[in-house]
Amino acid sequence: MHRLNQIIRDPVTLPARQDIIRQGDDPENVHLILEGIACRFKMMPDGGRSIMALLIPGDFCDLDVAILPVMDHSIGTLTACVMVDIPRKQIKELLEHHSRIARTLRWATLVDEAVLREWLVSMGQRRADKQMAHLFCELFTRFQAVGLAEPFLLPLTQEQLADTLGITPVHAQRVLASLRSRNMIALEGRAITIIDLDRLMAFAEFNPDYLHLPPPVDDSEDV
Amino acid sequence: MHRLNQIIRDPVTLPARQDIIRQGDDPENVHLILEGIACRFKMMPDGGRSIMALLIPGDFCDLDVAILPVMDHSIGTLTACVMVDIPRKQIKELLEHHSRIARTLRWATLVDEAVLREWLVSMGQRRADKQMAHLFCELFTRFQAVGLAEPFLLPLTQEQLADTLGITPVHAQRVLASLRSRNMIALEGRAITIIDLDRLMAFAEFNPDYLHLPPPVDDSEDV
DNA sequence: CGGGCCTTTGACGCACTTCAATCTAAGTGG
DNA sequence: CCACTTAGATTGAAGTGCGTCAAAGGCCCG
Repeated sequence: MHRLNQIIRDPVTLPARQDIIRQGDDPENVHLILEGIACRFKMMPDGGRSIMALLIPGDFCDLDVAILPVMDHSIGTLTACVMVDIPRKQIKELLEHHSRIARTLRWATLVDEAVLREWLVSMGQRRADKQMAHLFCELFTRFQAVGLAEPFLLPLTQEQLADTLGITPVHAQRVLASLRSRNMIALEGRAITIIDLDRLMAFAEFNPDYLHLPPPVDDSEDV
Repeated sequence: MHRLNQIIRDPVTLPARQDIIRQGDDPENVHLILEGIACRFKMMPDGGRSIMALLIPGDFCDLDVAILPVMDHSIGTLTACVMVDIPRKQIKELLEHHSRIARTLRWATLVDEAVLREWLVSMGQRRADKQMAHLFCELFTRFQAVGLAEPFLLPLTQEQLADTLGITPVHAQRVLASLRSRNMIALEGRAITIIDLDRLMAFAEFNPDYLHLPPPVDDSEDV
């Protein structure tokens, strides 16, 4: 990833709730998140918003634009974010002439897709409480994978959560309260935090295989 | 695509409702569909099935295995299918040394992802009737793109449809009857057929942009 | 003719929505 | 420092889409 490091410069700070790319755009840059939480979303004709992915530090927002010229969805920040822009041409060049990096980027795309599949399952088959629990487990695992799980705080509003789960804010509130009353999560100020991961994972029947993470290193042997 | 043509040999015919690849497998071949309809799916702990993608002629079933060694979902036929196997190593080789083909395969993956996003929107925001109408519009458009839309017949059972839409077979039946009573679709034997595409598309608020198809050729000029 | 899949239909219950009101915390300006 | 504002969280009551359970009706094929 040496070559990628050369590209990362000029980090930009964006406020919460700001659009980065809009549906229909043909953006010049690919964006990489360094801090904060962003999302992919679409607006519905009735004004509702559907969030189809949460993007956390280490995620590329829009690798697709190197291949698909027009965005079929929008991307925006949920919390304040720090990001870097990478010229789309540079990504194209990497894809075509550096097969190892191309392979890594392809891996990232495929994991995105696997997450989408699991969200689709969640949306179709799990009731809102298990769906929300499952989301929290996934986010914890993904934050853990980039070393940001301690402490794990989710500073999302209930409306943002609701748009992600495909439910109403009112119901998000009730489900959240239910998970809290069962001592799986708690509120730290306005952020959600997990206080009993084991119980949450059991409740959500969470299996992280779909994230295709490298197996955790067992460092108990080489101290 | 000359190079791909060399690879296509030994088409295999599979009966309906047969697994092609199971979750957890580490398959040796990538599969390309020539005829029939297959699907990606996951089984739930309670025995329910969630269908996360419909695969039609021209679709690769499992391009991912060239990069992600373990399948996080299963693939099976819904109707009888004709498919060809392509050794995974061959795909890997194409990805690494033939950037134009690699680009085409990457395009295919990104469109898969765009479809998944739209399904997620459908599942979260659209009621079952509009969701089903939207699915029919998508399938018609995809079949049309590979020249198989005339006549357009969907030989899926209501249970298969229900697993795709995340609803129960009973409700699928009612929704189907409702679309029929509104003269948008009809049954041709046991297959579903569209009798009023315009009305169906308007009802579903269908916009095909997410399929990233090349714009239809206007051949009225060069006769 | 019979058996097995699908499809179709009905009654009832629950998860989630809708509408609406209240409450709280964090500004903002005087 | 305190009115005033405003976004978000919380709570209640009533309505609806969809699920569940159960039974009956078509269609294909042996």
